[in-house]
Amino acid sequence: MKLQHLKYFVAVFEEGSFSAGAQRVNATQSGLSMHVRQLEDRFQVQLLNRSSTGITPTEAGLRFYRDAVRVLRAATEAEANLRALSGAVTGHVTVGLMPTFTRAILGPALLRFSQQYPNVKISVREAYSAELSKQVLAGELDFAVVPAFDSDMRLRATLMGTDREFLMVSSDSDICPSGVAKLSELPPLDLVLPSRENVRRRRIDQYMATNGIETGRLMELDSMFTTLDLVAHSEWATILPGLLCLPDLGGDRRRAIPIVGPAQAVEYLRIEPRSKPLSDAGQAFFDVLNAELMSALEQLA
Amino acid sequence: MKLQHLKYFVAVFEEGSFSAGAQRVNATQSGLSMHVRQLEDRFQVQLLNRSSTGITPTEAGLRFYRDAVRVLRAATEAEANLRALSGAVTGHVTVGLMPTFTRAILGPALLRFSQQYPNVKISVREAYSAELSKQVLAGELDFAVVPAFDSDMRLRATLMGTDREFLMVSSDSDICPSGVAKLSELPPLDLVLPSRENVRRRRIDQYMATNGIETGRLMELDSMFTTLDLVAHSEWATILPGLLCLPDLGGDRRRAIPIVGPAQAVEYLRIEPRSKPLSDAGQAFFDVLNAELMSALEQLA
DNA sequence: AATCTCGATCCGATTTCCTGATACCTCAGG
DNA sequence: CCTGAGGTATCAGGAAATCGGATCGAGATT
Repeated sequence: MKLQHLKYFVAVFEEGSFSAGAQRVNATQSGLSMHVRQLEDRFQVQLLNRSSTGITPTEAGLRFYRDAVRVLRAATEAEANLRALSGAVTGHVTVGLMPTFTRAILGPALLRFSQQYPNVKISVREAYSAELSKQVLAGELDFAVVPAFDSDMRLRATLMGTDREFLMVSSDSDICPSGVAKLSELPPLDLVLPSRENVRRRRIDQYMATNGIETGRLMELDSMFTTLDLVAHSEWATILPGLLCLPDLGGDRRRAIPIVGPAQAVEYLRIEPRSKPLSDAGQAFFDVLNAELMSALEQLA
Repeated sequence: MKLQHLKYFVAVFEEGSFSAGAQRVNATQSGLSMHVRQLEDRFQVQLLNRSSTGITPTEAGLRFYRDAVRVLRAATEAEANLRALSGAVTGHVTVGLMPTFTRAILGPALLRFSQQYPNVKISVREAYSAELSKQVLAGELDFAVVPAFDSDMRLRATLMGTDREFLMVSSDSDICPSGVAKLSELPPLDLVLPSRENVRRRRIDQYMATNGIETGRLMELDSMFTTLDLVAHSEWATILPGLLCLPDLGGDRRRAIPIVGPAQAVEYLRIEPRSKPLSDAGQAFFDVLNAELMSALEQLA
């Protein structure tokens, strides 16, 4: 059994199809098919049920998935530690982050990173995805973290993790006593949302339309601080990814309520120029950022 | 990075040399050399200091070793679980075990195994290594677990783990208040030991001679039960591998004292015919046995 | 019925991997 | 001083695995 088998299997499992999995790991569908087949043949276990619409895991597949993730996790950790041990990692990394990341992830990540890699200089720019894509293409950024978007051929995108949207209201509000928010059953909300430039905003609009949700007044605000402040002290509500809600989960100013029926996912992607591979220092910073993201997403689950 | 890199690195690390590591994993010295080199090159870290007498790990090497072991552990666990999930694992496995294993390891292993693999029948024979080697060669056993011995070309040997010898005395005894036993500084002991047929006995004799240790009276007993009983109720002492001492560690009948200056290692090997590969069922039982051994050795450390 | 998506399979090109031989080094001993 | 033993690095060539594109069949969709 090789790590590749696990990596490919996990990709197929998580994406729900061989083709999609292949895209994720930059390989071909036939390659993944072979690898999973090898696993199944060698161990005489059916892991996935194939159909013409994609795959569904078997009981055995689900269990093996958990084990596989554990192995891959340990392996990438080992790699990251090895990179960290290399005194040779040096240089200047410039990254772009969507605003979500700067609240709950960036701080701890920078702290850990600067200790492990004292010889790497980090520059961070905060912007929305459209702007970040542009800067990555222009070669101004080593990589950027953005929400899922319409892919550009010149960019290589890697899924970092999947989050979900929360409805955030003032802690005075007595909305949704059940602890979950089914928007279609709520009275029209007054919402503070980012402008239509924003990818998440567009996906939220789409969500509203698809699920027949009516909204009340709308305020467009592209400032996260102001949005949070406004929500804390008024009846205005907003919709935010889980990451942004994390600092408020135990707090007493705002309440974050998971959106259900259906849930709205947010996928975080890393994008970089397809032509230029990530430097060691860049990879190292990404590893730390990603580890921080993983532990944050676990706290949410 | 591939699992092979880790496996090879760990082999070199644990054996203390490329050549010995190569033997352990049934590969060539040049292969291991290349793999470790690739690791070092790719991550720009020196992991091992080479000398003409073997290798010594660097600080980075030591850290990476720990991570690597964790990954490999997770991987073999995943494999074992996968095998367990296969309803197809069936058959009859006949194994031979040195007496040490039947006290602390076999019971729990059999319990877990019979639950996970209800369709596999297990037969166990207990004997000393000479007898077990013979039976393995005769094809009567799928594999056997024995202490390290002079290798036979027709057998394939795999290191399972390394233990150490303990001095075991009655709990009434007030010998070695320090908690460790430096035999050369103790008055001559009355010892119960297995006969000279026994591999461990021969290694103990050798140890005594090498370190100039004088012994008192000697009783040869090839029965583990009687030996333990005798030690509990008299001034006779014995020397046993850690595994055998484990059940007594918290007990009040006998005391087990680690032997130091120098410590005497016991290595547990799996042997099987070189010509016949282990069946799935055999491999599965070995996995369970090995997992049990690992957790036992951890408790000792 | 035509089309689209998805997975399995086949084949040729490529890459990787492994072995076996060889060279070099150091140390111990005659 | 020479030599043999035991250690590692390096190289080249062949075996083996991997990959990617093309093709095919099966369901689902229109």
